[in-house]
Amino acid sequence: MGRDTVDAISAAWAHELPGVVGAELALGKRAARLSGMLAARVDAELARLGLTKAEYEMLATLRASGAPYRLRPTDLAARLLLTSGGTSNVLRRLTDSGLVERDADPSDARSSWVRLSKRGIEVAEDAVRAASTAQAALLRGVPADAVDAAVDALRRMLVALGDTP
Amino acid sequence: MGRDTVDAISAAWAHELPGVVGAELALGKRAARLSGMLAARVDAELARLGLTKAEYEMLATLRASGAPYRLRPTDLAARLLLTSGGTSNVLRRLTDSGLVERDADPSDARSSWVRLSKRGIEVAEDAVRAASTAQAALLRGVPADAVDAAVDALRRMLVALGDTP
DNA sequence: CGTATGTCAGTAGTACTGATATCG
DNA sequence: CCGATATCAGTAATACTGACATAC
Repeated sequence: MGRDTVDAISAAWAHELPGVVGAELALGKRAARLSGMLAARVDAELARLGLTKAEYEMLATLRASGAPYRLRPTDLAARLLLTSGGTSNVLRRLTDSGLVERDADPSDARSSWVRLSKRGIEVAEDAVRAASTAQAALLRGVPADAVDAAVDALRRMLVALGDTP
Repeated sequence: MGRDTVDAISAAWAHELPGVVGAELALGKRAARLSGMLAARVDAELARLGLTKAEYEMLATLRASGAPYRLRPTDLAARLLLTSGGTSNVLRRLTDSGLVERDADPSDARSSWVRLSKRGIEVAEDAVRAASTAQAALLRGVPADAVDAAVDALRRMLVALGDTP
């Protein structure tokens, strides 16, 4: 069985503080490393497209919501796990750059709809395609059954942790 | 059968842009969510101990290196995947707060040893114990074989991606 | 002289809290 | 009046780049 960087870290802790560090460290560190590797590929594409990560996540969420590609700030905050303040910040940047537009909500004057502009739809789709392609390229050398096993094992973990829609 | 949040997101993309988004999204998002959940537990403990995440990682790396708990800034940068500039920033804070001390390196006057102070050792151990306990508590409701499956599947992924010590 | 090591200043992006205004 | 919605200002932490000093 092959060893990875986390095995070396775990072994060091087992020697230094026996019994203190267990599977939770291996799980957290491996998840973070894998997530980091995939995110790095995405970041490189986003830099090329002139988008930040937070802007990309918001554009992708709007695009994935389906036509007419609009949600309220509250919905976006809930899906992206952001505070209302953080959501406002990102939306201001996206509005300034013309990728989203704001429509008044006749039924609730406190709120407003955030909608992808025509260019926003194009940019969102370009970015999602580029991000998926870049991530898939990283996984090209990994056996398909290894990817499937990881996808399934992680789903089982998350369901057990209560991460349900 | 959309079982976790990521299944719902994947299903939305399969409907909106069929064929574009595949396993790489599920893998990246699940890894990020799991990592985020575990990191949130750690962050709560670190706030209690007055440490930032970056400070914690540096203290833990020094403690895991074994007695006499000292490394050079270059070593720390390599293990923590930081630039030399970022490493300097964190080390300045830790030096100011008395958790690490600097010793001249007689064999190379450009460099210096970064060493845990007596209190640094105590704080590092307290933090590692608290972090492990908090993460283990999160996993208490997850069947042990599910954790093992995730740990092993992630190791296999990372080895295939070249993450070897 | 060229490379390696490290620090420092400046910057960008992330994302928070708290104050505020408004509306249901 | 209370709670929900959202914006804005201010703040903290992360972590980069580039300029610089020094030493091998």
